[in-house]
Amino acid sequence: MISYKSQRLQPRVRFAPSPTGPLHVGGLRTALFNYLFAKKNGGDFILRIEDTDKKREVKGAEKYIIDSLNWCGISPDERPGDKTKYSPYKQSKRGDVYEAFISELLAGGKAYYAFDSEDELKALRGNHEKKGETFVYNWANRNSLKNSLSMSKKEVQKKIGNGDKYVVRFLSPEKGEVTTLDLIRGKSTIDSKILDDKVLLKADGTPTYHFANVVDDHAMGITHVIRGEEWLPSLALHCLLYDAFGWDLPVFAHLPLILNPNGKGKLSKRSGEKGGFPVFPINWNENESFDGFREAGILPKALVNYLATLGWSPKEGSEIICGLELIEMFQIEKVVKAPANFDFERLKWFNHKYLQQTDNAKLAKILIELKPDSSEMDEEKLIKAIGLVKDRADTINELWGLCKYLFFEPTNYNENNLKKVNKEGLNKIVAEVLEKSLSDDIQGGLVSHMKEWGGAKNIAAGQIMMTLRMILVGDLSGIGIQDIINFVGLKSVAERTKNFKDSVI
RNA sequence: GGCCCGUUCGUCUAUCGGCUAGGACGCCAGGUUUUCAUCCUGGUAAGAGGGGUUCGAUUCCCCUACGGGCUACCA
Repeated sequence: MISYKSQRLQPRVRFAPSPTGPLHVGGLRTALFNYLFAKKNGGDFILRIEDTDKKREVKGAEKYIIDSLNWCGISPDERPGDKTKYSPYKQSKRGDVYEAFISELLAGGKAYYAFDSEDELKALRGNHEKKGETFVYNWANRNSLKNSLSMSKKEVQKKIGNGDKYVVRFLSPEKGEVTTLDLIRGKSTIDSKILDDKVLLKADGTPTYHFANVVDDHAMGITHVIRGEEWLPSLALHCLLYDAFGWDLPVFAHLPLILNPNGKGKLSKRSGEKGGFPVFPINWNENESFDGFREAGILPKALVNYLATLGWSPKEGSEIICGLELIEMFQIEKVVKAPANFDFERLKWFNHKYLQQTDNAKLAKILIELKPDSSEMDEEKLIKAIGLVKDRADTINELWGLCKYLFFEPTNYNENNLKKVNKEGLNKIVAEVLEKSLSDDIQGGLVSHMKEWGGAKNIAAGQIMMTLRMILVGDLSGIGIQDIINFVGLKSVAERTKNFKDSVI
């Protein structure tokens, strides 16, 4: 096990997404773990946009990434737009950097030109597949393909001079072992003969991920590469690239993936739709529209807490941790190797806990954003209502449904419960007694008054309360009856009683 | 197909050779709440299978199975 602490450096880590669509929870967690690691060790968290493939770029995706990170409170220390000795932070603006380094590799014989067309390679792959083999462009066949290793110098120069399209490929060694180190997974050794001569520079002159990523990580002084497990198969290539340049390797850590709730496949938008939960942090409105966790009424702290404990766990006994405490406790070596299934129920439990410790005024503000209906209420009253019902809610959205009856008199009544409550025509009697009692100024003592009346008539208090509840709420649920009466006032109680009599009795 | 990674309750996880396998979510039951929910208490439930190594394996090694990832001039 390598000790990053022994290096005694302030780490520089990066989150390097491609702007190919909205950032999903997997990416968000990668960003989070990078952030936590950086802050824990007094380092910097950098956002770099890997937009080398312009065909796949989606409008609005970059902004979405930044907005999402901001919403979660994991803001980068350096980001696109910043001017530092490492900028620019967008790969599409770093063309000259790649050009210089590709020349270096070419000059050193660590890379070569290849002129094979995409169609030719496609055909080769097809043929091999038919024979049940896999085509790999490497030492086994590179000499029989169209490249600067198989052709004379003159030919190559002529082709380039003619403006023939070419790519630059990495010359991966035939023999030798590549030993890689990972903070989470430890040591592993790969036989380099299975590696292929990966394209470093595409025919359009832009770098591929592998090349740009390694060059930038080095150029930006990245000390720790913390990324998703899907990059594990390329790790050997990346190590070889560092080696070809004679650069020191960063420390690697490959995070496990987040899977669907049933464990089948990577978590996707589809699985969220099927299960009725979001998989994106905030809403997306570009080529299509959908809501995120924010719109589902999830607090960013709850999401962060949940995501942090997906694949990592703090010391036993602590479940709810956020902010500085989370940073303090985080240990990248303790990240588990196995992928984790996404569980919205558990997220909701975290959210419930965070809801309880969030200021009611703040909740009201978020609620008004989420449920425009609620903005028509008196804000002071809304805040008070939220305080009364919030221990029953898992999400902010639920808050509104839970306190609606405090603002609107019920217009319909749960039929089944209505019958249940109406023993020997009790509904009518209770409504009438209640109406009469309202003339006195007994708001604060109304419930005990009704109880006393019931006692005298030999009617169980519970029976009366249930009818009362039907009158006030329209159903057999909700906060304490006296609390409702105090909140809505005697006038509204009278109104509710009248409605009840008119529509039910 | 090839290569790589992984496998502890339904789910998230603890355990760094001594385990009556611990916690949390969910679920179930009881209590509190004259309702429902919250809350509290209790319960349910796990080491994929087979070989080694060892006095002893969930823990170390191998094989199989299963799951996942990668296999592009995508990232």
